[in-house]
Amino acid sequence: MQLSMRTDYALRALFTLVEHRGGPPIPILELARRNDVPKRFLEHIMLDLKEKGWVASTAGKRGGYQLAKNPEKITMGEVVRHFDGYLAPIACVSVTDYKRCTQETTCRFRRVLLTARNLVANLMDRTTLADVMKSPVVSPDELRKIQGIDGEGI
Amino acid sequence: MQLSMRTDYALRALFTLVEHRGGPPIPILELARRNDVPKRFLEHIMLDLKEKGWVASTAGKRGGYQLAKNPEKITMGEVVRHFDGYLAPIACVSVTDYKRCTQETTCRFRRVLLTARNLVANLMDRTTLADVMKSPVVSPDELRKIQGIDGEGI
DNA sequence: CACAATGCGACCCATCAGGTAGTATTACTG
DNA sequence: CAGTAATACTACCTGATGGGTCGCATTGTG
Ligand code: SF4
Ligand code: SF4
Repeated sequence: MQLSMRTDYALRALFTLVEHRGGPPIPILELARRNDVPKRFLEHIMLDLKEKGWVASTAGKRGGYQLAKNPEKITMGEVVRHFDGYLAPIACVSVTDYKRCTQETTCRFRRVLLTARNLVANLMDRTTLADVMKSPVVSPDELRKIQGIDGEGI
Repeated sequence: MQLSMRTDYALRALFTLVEHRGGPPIPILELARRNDVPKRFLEHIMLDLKEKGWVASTAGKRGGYQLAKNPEKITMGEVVRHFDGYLAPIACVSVTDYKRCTQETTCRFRRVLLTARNLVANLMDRTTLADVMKSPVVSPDELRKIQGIDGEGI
C-alpha cells in the first residue's frame, strides 16, 4: 500500500470536515489553504468524495463542503481503497482487487505478503475516521524513535 | 508499500537460488523460464542483486548465478527497501527515507499510517529468506477465505 | 443582477516502470 | 586456440499514470 497524493489530500480534507462537523460549509479555498493542497486539484478530489457520499456540497455563496456521513461509519480502509484500489502490497494477495499470477502454486514469499496485507487491512478496516480523530498527533521525538515501537493499537 | 515488478521478479529469482543453494550456477535463461520473467529485464535485476552482494555470477559456459550470502542473513525488508525505497505507506513515516511534510504538527491520520508502517516493517525485517523458505505456499482455499485470517506469525 | 461558490470536461506534462537491443567480455571445452 | 555459451554493460524506447492546470458552465445567495 503506497498512498498516492490524491489519497493523502483526500484524507487531509476529510479530517478538516470531521473537525468542523455541524458547522457551516467550508469552501474549497479554505480547505486547500489549511491543508496545503493545490485548490484546483482538490476540486476533483472533493467531487470524488461527494460521489462516494462521504461529503456533501452546497453551491453558491456561502457554499462549500460538509461531512455527509457519520465519521464512525467511514473507515480508513474504505477511503484508501477507493482511491488507490487496494491495501495489499501486491495484487495476488488482494481481497478486493485480486489479480492472478502464474507462480501462485509455487511462490514461496507470497505468504509473507499475504500476512502483510492482513496486518494493514485489519488495522485500516477497524479504524474509523472518528477513531483517528480521537488519537493524538505524532510527536516529533516519537518519530525519532519509531524504530522501537511495536505498533499495537492506534 | 506497493511492490514493484522489479522487486517481485527479484524475489522470484532469489528464491530459486535459495532453493538450489550449493548446486551449480543457474543461468538467467533458466531463472527467467522457471519464474516467468522477461529474460532481458531479469538481467538488470540480477546485476543489481549482484552489486548488493546477494548473488554471485560466473560468466562463460556453465556460468550463471548462485546465492552469495546466507539466506538467514537476508531479510525481506532489505530486499524490498533496496528496490522500492521504503516500506512505509507514505514518506512522512518512513524511517529509512523520511520526507518531511508541512502538516506534520497537525495531521491526524499520520499516526495510523505510522502504525501500519511499523506492522509491516517489523514483519519484513524479522523475516529472512530462510524463514520464508520454510513456510508452506498459500493454498487456493486459504486465499479464498483470507478475510478472516488475523495474520499473526508467518 | 452580481458575486461567490461548486461542477466538470479537456488538457498538459514530466516521470518512471517495464522492457528491448546491441555489443563487449569472460571462461569453459574439445 | 577456436567456438560457443554464458554474463556485463550501456543505451534507448515507450506507454501509462500520477499530479496538476484551465476555461467555462452552473448553481445559489443577497
Ligand atoms: S510471484 Fe508470488 S508474490 Fe509475486 S505475484 Fe506471483 S504469486 Fe504473487
Ligand atoms: S498530511 Fe499527514 S500523512 Fe500526509 S504527509 Fe503530511 S503528515 Fe504525513
